[in-house]
Amino acid sequence: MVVAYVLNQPHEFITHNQTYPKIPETDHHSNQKEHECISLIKKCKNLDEFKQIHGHVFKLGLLWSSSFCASNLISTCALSQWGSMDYACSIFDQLDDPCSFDFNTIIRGHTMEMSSDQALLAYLDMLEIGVEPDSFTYPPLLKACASLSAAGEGMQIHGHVFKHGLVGDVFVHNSLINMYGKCGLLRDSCAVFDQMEVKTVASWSAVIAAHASLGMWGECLRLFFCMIRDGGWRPEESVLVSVLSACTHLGRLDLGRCIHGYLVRNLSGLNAAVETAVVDMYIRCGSLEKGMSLFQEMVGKNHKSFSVAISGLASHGRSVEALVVFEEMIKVGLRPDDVVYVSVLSACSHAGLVQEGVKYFERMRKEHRIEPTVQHYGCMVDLMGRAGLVDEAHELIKGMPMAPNDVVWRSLLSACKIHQNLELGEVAAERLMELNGKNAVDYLMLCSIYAQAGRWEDVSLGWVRMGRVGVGKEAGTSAVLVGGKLHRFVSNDALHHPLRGEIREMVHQMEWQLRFEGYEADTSQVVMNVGEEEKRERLRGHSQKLAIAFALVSTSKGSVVRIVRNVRMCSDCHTYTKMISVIYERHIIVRDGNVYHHFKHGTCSCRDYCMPPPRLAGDDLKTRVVDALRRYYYKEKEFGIFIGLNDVYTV
DNA sequence: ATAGGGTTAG
Repeated sequence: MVVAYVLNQPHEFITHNQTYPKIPETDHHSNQKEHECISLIKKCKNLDEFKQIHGHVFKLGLLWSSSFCASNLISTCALSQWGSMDYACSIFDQLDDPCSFDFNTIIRGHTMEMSSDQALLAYLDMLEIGVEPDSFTYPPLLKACASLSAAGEGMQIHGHVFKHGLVGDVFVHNSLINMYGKCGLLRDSCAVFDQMEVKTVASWSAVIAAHASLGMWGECLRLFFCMIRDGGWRPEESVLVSVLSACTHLGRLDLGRCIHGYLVRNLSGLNAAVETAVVDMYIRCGSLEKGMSLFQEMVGKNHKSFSVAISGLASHGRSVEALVVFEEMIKVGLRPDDVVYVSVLSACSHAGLVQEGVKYFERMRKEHRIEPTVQHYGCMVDLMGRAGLVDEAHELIKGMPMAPNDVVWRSLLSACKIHQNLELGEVAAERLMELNGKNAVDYLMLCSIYAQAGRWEDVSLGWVRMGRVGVGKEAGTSAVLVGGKLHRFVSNDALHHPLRGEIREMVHQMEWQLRFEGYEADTSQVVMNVGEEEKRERLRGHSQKLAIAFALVSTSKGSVVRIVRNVRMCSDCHTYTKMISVIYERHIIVRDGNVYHHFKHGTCSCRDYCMPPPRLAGDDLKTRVVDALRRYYYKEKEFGIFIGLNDVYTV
């Protein structure tokens, strides 16, 4: 903010042509030496060599007489791989009359080192001394603003761009698009883009990336199509990374496949970033096998590639494999970071591997020196809560070194819903309300607990409360990809689909078949105080059933059905889909928030773990886990250190 | 005379 204030002050620029003395044209001897020095500077391969050349230049007196020599020293030192920003600054500070090139170098160097505030301060110095910024000053400076999310400073600098007459520069404008996007000011970002008379691929990349980073996936794809259709641009790697990310989030496996094909056909080799984006796209669009086989073939796997694979396997219910890949990651010498551990803990959680989860939680701190964040605690609460250890999960929350956030309390509430713990569920819900929660799911989970306990007054009170706070239940939707088009169905809504007749007929036929196999609607999750028949009617209208019916009438026998949901499915849809998978012999993959259910031969890959009624958590397991945790707490409290489960998970 | 913009997860 101080920077914004200073930037806002009026200032005058000295507009002389050169701020340094010119070398006399006649001095051929000195000119030749200068050329020699510059070529030596550019040949440097490490800092030691560079320091020697620096001394040489100093001895020849060129540091003072040739500003061009000094500029080259600074830029080489600041921008090379082996360079040192500190050393470059020390040379810079000795200059009597630094020119705009020198300032540009320093600003760029700081930006590349992620010292964004230093870059801004260097710019202020530049203004103060009266050196005129040019079109090379702004791209790195705007990048610094972008990484600081400094919208105020960014806007001031945008003003300076006008003032210095740089409105025609494509590079500066592309940086502005990016800066506004990173600051979350999408309208300004688009405004700069729209006003540009001459655009380049990078302009499109920047505006598409801006939409992608703010989660506007549909708009991201629309812009991409504009770019290649109307603009006639050939897409290149960087923009395709944003588009792949949009496909990933929208579940557009069809488009993602096209892009993968395009990349393979048009590029000789993919870099790790792009390849990881492709792997992530396949996995999160439901095609785990394809994603994993590409991952296995990858040569330059980095820790992000591993992270994608581990969380992918975990979300598809393949927890043990996720842990195997984690061990493999360590074996090849990559150090796991906090994000990878979130995936590892969630893998344990999905599979009910409580003890392993506790072990990994410890190993993270002891072996890899990563302090658990609120996210890791969230995973642990989920891990214990799902396994039925709700009181223990509550204890863990109480002992957290930081304030629990909504995710933590929501995990507990969800566990209370699964395991019918009304008392603790109320506590968790209360905390969520205190955190100013406007999440309809929280209210609905509490209502569901009340409904299962038959406390209908409390259920209706919950609905009243929702109305008062102004949150509405989001209608459940299921989208299914058929014939290159996404068909979206809404729960208990008027069916507008062109095939509505066939779909209704199919829904009827499916239920008839299911009943024949012993299916009975599970009305326990319907949070409405209405008669049984009406509850069954509500369940019949759930979007997932409509989507499956549509998929069955419009796709060939045996093909995989892929569904993307917006809210978590109910237990009735879960049971229903399992039975459909066996009766109609279909592999049905449902993306349910961040997890995937593979329904096949009458079973689900989640092993029903997120669905009531409570399972596992036999007394034996429960006692062992409680013991482990107790050791954890008391030893740490008494001795200030933790002595616990040291043995490493092996597979 | 020296140089520059857009790049994946949770």
